Amino acid sequence: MSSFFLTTAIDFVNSRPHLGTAYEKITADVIARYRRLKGDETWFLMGNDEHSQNVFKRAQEQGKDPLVYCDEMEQVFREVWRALDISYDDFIRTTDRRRHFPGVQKLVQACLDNGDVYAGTYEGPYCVSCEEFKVEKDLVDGLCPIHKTKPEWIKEKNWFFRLSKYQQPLLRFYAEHPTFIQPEVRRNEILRLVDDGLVDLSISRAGQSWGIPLPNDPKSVVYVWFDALTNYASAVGYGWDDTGFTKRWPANLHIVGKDITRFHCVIWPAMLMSAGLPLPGQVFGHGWVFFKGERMSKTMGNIVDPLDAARRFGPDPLRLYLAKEVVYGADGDFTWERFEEKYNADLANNLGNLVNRIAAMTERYRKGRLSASGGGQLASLADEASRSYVNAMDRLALHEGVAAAFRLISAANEFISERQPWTLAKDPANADQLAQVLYDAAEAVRIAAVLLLPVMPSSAAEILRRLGETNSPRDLRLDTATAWRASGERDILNAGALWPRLEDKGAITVSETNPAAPVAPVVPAPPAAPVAPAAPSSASVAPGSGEAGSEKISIEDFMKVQLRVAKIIEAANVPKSKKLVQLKVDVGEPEPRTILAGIAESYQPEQLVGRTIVVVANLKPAKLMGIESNGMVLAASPDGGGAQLVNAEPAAPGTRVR
RNA sequence: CGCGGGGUGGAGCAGUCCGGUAGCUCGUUGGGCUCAUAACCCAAAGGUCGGGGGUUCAAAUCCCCCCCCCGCAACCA
Repeated sequence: MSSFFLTTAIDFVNSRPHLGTAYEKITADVIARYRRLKGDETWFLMGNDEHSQNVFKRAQEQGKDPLVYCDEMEQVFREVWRALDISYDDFIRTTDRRRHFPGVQKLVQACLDNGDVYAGTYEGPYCVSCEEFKVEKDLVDGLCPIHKTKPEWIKEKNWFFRLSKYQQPLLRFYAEHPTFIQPEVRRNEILRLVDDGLVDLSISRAGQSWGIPLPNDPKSVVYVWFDALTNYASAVGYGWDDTGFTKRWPANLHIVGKDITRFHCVIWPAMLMSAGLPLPGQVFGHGWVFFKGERMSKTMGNIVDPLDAARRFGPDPLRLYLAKEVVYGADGDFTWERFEEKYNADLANNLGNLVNRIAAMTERYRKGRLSASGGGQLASLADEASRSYVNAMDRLALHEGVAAAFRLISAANEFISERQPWTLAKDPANADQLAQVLYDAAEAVRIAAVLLLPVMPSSAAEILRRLGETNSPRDLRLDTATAWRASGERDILNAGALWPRLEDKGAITVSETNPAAPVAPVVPAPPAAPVAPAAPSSASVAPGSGEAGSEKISIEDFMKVQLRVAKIIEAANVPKSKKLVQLKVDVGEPEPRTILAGIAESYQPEQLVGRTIVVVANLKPAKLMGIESNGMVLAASPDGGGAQLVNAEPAAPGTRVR
C-alpha cells in the first residue's frame, strides 16, 4: 500500500473563508478521498496562517488578544470545512508552539548551519502607522496607500536566505522532475522566472513580537515564507517528532492557488535543499473561481459565503459543480444561474431520476429484490468509464474524471429506454430478461456512485445504500468496487427524490450586494433545499445599500464637510486609468481647481464640461496616478458602476451646500 | 509593450501540449416512451473554430502579424 500526503495552502485568518478558499479545499478533498478510495494510506493536511501583521491588526481592531482571535477564527474555519465535508486528517496553525515553532526554528538553524542564512541590512520605506515595510510599488506617489503619510526610510538588521545560490540546483531539479510543477502553464512561468535569476530573500523582521523568534537572534521574528511554508513539514513532525516526520515526509502534493505557486516551486524547494531535506513530489497551482466573472476577493464586497450553497443543498451539489464545471488548473466561474442549471441537469434529471426509476421499477416488478445472472452490455461501458476515470484522476484532471462517471450514468438511462423494462413486465415470460435489465442498470449506477464517492461523499453513499451495497463506503476500494458483479442478490430501496428539481428560474439567485434586501416569496422549497431569498432586480440604484449609518453624527460633524457648487470647465481622461477623469472646476475661487473623479466608466469627458455639480471643497489633497486632486465630486455610486453625478443646476459656482 | 486569461453553432464550455470525422451541457424544433423528479430516449436545425498570412497531403490544433474582450496590478479623495 502506498502512502499519499497532500496539503493545501494555509489561510490567513483575517476574514472568513470564501468561495475561492473553499474551492481549493474542496478540490484537494476530492483528491484526498480519491486516494483513500484507491487504498493509499492518505494524509491530508490543512491549516491556518496566523503570523501576519494583518491578523495582528485585525485582532487589535476588535480589542482581542491575537491568540484569542486566532482561536476563534480556527473555529470559524473548521466549521466551514465541516459544512463542506472536507476530510482533512490534520489541521496545523502557525501559532502552534508545540508543533510549529520548533519546526521553523530547526529549519532556520539548518539553513544557518549550511551557511545559507546571513546577516544584512534591509532598507526600505517603513510606514509607522502600518508598522511595516512597504514595497516601492505599493506606494502611491511615495505615500503609504493606507495612511497617506510619507513612510520613513529605515534600515534594519535582517537575516537573509541565499536563494540566489539555488538557481541552478532548482533548474536541474525541474529538469529531472518534469511533473513537479503542474499544470504546464505554471511550469513554464516558473522556469522563466528562475531562469531570469533569483535574489536573496529577507527572512526576518526586527522588533516585532507577533511571530516566531529566530534561533540565533531572538529579538527578530521569522518573516512570512520561512514561517508559512514550513507548516507542511512541521505538522508531520519536523523539529519535534522525527519518527512521524520520516514516516510522512516528503509531501506528495501541494495544492495551492496560482498566485503562490512560485513560492512553493522556488523558495520552498530551495529551503528544503539547504536544510538537506527531501523535496515534495508535486505542486499543483489551481486557478481562480470567479463569481459572476468577478474575482473572489476578501476586499471586494461580492463575497458569496460558500456555506450558502452548502446550507441550502448540502455540500455535494456545490462540490460537484466546482469539480465538474471548472477545468482543474484553469479559472472558472460560479453563478447561481449556472449552479441551478447544473443541479437540475446532472443531479435531478440525470442521476437522481435514474436512481428513482430503477428503485421504483424494482419495487413494483420485483418486490424490491434483484438478482444477477451474468453480465450485459453495460458491463463493458462501466469498465471503460472506470478506466478513463482513473486515468483522469491520476492526472488531477478532476473535471474529466467526474465526466467519465456521468457518461456511465447517461449510458444507464439510455439502456433503460432501449430495453423498456416496463414492457417486459407485461409478459411473465420475460421475467428473467426483466430481472437482468434492472440488475444491470442498478449495477452500472452502483459503479458510477463509487466513482463519485470522492466528489459527493454523502450523496454517493446514500445511492449505494439504496442500491443495496452492504459495505460501508469507507471500506470500499476502487479496484474491487468498480468491478462488475455478475452474481449475487440485493435489496433496492425506493426512497423518493434525492435532489428535487428546482423549478423557478433564478429562484435561488441571491442578492450579493444587499444582504438586507427584502425576502421575496420563492419556490415551494424542496426538502433538501430550504428557501432562498430572491434577488431584488437591482438594475436600478439600490437605495440605502450598505448599512445606512448605524452611528449618528452631530450637525457640527457634518458642517466640517464643506460642500460647494462647482462648474466643470475642463474634463479629460487620465491616461492609463480606467476609472479616473481629471476635471478642472470652478468653485468660485480665483483659480480653478483640479479634481479627480472615478467616473470614467459612466461619463465621457465631453459630457461633463459645463455641468454644475457638488464637490467637497475642504478635502485634503491627494495624488492619484501622479496627479494631485483637490476635492471630491459627489455622485451616487452603486456597487458595480453606473455613477450618477449630483446635479446642482442652476446654482452659482462657490455656493455652499448644506 | 506592466502581468495573466480568453475569443469554438443562440447561451456556457471542452478539445489546442502529441495536426487527420469539431464534442459536451443548456436552449430550439420534431418524434418516441410512460418506469421515473413535466423526468427519460431518438432525431433535426444551427459553427468561415476572432481576422490575415505561413508551414503541411492535411491546421481549432504548429509559426508570424493584427483585432477584440476579461481578470490582476496602480488608481473609484
